[in-house]
Amino acid sequence: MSGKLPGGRRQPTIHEVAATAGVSIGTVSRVASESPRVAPETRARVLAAMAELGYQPNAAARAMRTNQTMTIGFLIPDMTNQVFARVAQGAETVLAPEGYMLFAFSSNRSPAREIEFLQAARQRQMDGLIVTLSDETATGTIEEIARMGVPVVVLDREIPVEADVVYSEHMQPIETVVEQLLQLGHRRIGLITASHNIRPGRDRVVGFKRALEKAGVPIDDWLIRARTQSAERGMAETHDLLTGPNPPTAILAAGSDIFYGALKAVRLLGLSIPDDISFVGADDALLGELVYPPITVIDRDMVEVGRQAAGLLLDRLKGLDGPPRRIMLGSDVLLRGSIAAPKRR
Amino acid sequence: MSGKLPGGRRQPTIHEVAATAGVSIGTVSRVASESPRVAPETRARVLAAMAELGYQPNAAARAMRTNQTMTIGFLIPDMTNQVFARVAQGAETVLAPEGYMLFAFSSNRSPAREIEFLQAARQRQMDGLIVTLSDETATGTIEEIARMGVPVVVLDREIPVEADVVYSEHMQPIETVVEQLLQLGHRRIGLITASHNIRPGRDRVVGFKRALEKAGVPIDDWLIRARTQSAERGMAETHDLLTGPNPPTAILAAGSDIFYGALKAVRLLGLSIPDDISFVGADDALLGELVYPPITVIDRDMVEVGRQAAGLLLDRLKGLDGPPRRIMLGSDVLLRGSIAAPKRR
DNA sequence: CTGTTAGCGCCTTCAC
DNA sequence: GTGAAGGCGCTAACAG
Repeated sequence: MSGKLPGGRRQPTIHEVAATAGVSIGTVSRVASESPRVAPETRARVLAAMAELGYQPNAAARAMRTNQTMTIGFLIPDMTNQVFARVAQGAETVLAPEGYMLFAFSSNRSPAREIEFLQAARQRQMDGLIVTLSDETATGTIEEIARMGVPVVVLDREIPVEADVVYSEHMQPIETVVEQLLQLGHRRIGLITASHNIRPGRDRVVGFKRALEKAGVPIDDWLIRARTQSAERGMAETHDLLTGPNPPTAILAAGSDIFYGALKAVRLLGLSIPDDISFVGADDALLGELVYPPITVIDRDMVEVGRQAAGLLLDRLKGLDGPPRRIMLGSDVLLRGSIAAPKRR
Repeated sequence: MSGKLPGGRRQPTIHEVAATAGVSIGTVSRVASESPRVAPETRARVLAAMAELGYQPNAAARAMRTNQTMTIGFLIPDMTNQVFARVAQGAETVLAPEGYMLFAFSSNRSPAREIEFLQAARQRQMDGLIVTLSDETATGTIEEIARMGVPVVVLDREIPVEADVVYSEHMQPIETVVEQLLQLGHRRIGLITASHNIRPGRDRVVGFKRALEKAGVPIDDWLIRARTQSAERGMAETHDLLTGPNPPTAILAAGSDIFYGALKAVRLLGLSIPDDISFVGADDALLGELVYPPITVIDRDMVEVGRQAAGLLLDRLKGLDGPPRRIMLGSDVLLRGSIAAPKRR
């Protein structure tokens, strides 16, 4: 480090405010903390001094005394995914009125970065966390969560920690969709979704298989692609499915990134929906209705997920004790013109 | 507050580590700060104690001494807008290797929330900020930035503060597009974009008018809608334009949210692109190629914006002095099949 | 109602 | 190479 002291321009402290207001630091502190035991006239003088100096209490010093930072951390796998951004938005609407600041951190689906975030959150004494892990099998992440010592709300993951969780329903909507497709005469349906290492991926595969079993349609594992969530992956898997020896007549792209990639692959192959291929997307209702024909989509209210998660967190922040709570939120199937009977049998 | 002390489970302190390692806190501190003057054997004992206790240094206490938090704040108008999310991603790739944590905060385009964020950042002694304001004319926000005392990088805004800025080119691409449309025979072109209160909105209008003037085409202010950025707004303005008495034959939806909304309005009106209406979008190249016909889009590399912004910030963090620097990044026009000659003249 | 004071956990001289 | 001690800015308990 250079000789320059870090931190830039020194900020005014409580002492300077006290000096310019002609009171003691204790009084300034009382005004800053909105304690009632201050004479109106004194309070006014202090407030004036604060405004004049542009005083903001030093959060580090305050945190050291109070063990509170009024800061909530939100761990997201991928900031550019609107699904998570909407959760943040929903959580914010609940947390802000209570005076908490919500800060989002994107791990880019790296468990190592997730651990770094959790440690950073612990160092920074954040009051609570909402986390979406990118891999349930990464033990390091789970250990860190266990160490946190502050309330943590987990989103849509099954991990062995004592934490409140908000789940989304994934099996049922997939089942509904697959039943629809079977009814239309489809027998080979491709499923592209997230990895088995996270609940959404697992559950979708379960729902998928269940629908096929119920209908007595044999399961071809080649048609099931549960891998990393990304547009690239979605595109690659879709391309592979559609150019394979015995391609599916319908594609389920379950995941917003996967949806984009899969749709792109279909476009690149010059296939027409639903004549050449039936297509179902997920988690981006808007895209689904902007393209032609509009695309059937499995949709869920992520803003509500955020609200619920924040609600669970707030309860704990207010001292609620007791065993972990679980909330399950539903998903909708928005039926649109992208599915039809397969061309030939 | 209840009697329960906040902060949850107490975290191990440097004292406990010192005790279990059988050394003094000074030695533990030296190990934690990776100071070289520690005997290898002692260091090993301390490291073991840290691991055993799951010790993480208290950032508040550390910040109090060092005036550094290794935290960068990123103020975004709207987290659900991929444009900003990509910037965060780009900035992160530059900041993380230097040990900084990047935390994003979404203001939901509220200047009041922006002020709250800036104050929170100052209280929390963040080391630097990247900010995208939602309104250049909000003086409160600008005053807060001036008070920060740490480096701030401003994105694509013209505000009277001593700060480095990363600009995107907005005039030139709009001009290019308008020239194209004029050449095809369009004379009435609708422009929907952000408010005049932010640079992108202003510059796009300027570029738009310039192209028309150069061609000697009269300017009809009714056709220019520089308002709030949102899908709803984009939809409403587009609907209004297309159902008006003398509708445009081409629509420029300059802004990603506006793009979605405008396209939706076109769909709802049952108009076909480019037969009934020529259409140009912005900032979402992917959507542009997923719909049919593919849509001409003004695109820019927001990840690069983030990288550049982080670079400017890092320089300052490392002590670079001197006048504000400006970086201008270009935009591309991706010509696709959504524009054609107007039906009738 | 207001001033004084003791730490919160850590880093950093300064002795040893 | 290691221990002891002061103080960063603030809150809270205690006098007055």
